[in-house]
Amino acid sequence: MKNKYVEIYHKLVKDIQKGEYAAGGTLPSEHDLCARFETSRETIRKALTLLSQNGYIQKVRGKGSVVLDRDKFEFPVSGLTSFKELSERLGQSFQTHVHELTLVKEAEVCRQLNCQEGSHLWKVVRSREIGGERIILDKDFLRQDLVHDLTKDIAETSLYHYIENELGLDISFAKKEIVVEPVTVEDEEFLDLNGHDQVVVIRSYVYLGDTTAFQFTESRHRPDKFQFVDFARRTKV
Amino acid sequence: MKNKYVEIYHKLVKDIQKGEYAAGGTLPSEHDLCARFETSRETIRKALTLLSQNGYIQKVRGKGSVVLDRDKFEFPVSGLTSFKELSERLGQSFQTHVHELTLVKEAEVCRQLNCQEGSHLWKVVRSREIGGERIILDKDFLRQDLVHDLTKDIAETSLYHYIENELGLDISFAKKEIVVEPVTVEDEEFLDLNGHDQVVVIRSYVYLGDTTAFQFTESRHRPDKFQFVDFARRTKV
DNA sequence: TTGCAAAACATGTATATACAAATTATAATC
DNA sequence: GATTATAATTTGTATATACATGTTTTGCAA
Repeated sequence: MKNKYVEIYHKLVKDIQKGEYAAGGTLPSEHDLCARFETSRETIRKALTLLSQNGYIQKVRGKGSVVLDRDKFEFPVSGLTSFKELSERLGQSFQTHVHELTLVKEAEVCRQLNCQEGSHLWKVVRSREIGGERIILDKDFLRQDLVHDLTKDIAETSLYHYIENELGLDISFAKKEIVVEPVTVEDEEFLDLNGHDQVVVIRSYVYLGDTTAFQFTESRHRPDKFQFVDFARRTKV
Repeated sequence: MKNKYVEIYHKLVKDIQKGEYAAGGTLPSEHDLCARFETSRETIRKALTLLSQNGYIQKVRGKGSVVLDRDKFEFPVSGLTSFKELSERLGQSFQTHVHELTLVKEAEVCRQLNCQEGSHLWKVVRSREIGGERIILDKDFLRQDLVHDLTKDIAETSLYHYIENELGLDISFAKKEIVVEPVTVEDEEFLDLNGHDQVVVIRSYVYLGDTTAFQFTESRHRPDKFQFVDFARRTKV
């Protein structure tokens, strides 16, 4: 919260969520916002661009910044939201079981993360219990040269919080793949499959701000409890 | 192709795809690009912002614009790409079967699209055949007041091309949901399910640039042929 | 040669101006 | 009153400048 335009963005997000600006209506004009926040138009425009990218508004030339109806959007799994953030937003009771927390040498994963073939990786296997059912199985591989120490306690609470806030690593972007695959013996052991013979698999390669790949995650979901919601802008060809 | 920064963006995308700039290396500095394209730094920065948003580069302060490795990204289903664009990019033989093309009045869909309760909607049901197998079932609802005429020929080739290029409608953004559901009798009729009893369902609400909702699409995929690839930047909270 | 400080370089933020283009409000005319 | 022309409003693009902040290179000194 130090950049002016990010601050303005957050303030406007809060106002929209409070219902200060009704969906379908418009925000104050850029000129008005300049006066209100005592700043230049370009700074306001940067804040509005952020709002637009995250699906809060649609800018219409000559009219203004139309507020979009985010109610139907439900929760966005998109954008690298962690399990903890997610379940907190859903307001459901949740629990994490740590099944494995070891240092391994997996050549294939190393190759994918562009790190030394023989270097150590943290392997973390966790199941996620929501409403009394274990419905998500997370397998994480993290570069040990970047995350030196890892405890069961950290794995149980929030890995992302530890990495970002304690270690100060700058998680920046990820490429993500969603497919459906048959269940494995591991799925059967750690999940309450409830008769399902397939799971939704989300594989993510997570990168830091300096473009070093540092984490590979495989998140396996029971199909009936899986939902992915996305807001996408069409990039003109 | 009229805006300077969009033109520069496309030129740089082409150069990256040609391998002009190797993954892991950097683009020329903003200062250099200014000279090269004979423009101001802000204009260059707008082009670079587009590259960053679409996963081509990562800007690192003090270093430069690092080119990302998009090879592993495979095809992005994200960002509202149509079936035709998709299969063309995959280079596979494909075929579209039109099963229904009618004008209907569906109150529920009307409500979702914020249009008059009794207004007419185009209902289009199509199956998609790739490599000899019918693996996708698309059900589209379009507002007839915006898309007056629709023919079987258009539905067979490309709806998006017709809407954008022929009608000149400005498709701007969509909210999209991915879930897994049991197969319906319709799925069994129009798809080669190959024993599968569940399908991946993508529901999309598509909006125009002036924020009018005009299309609802339900795309039902056979699980083993489904893949969703995404590039996501972490929005700092 | 090594180590450190300074300079040069690269991107990030904030501000200002000018004009273009689309929409809306106003005024004038029939 | 309805239509049309004009003006005001609002967002989009392009350019320019100043300074901040992080990285790399250079050069001086021990």
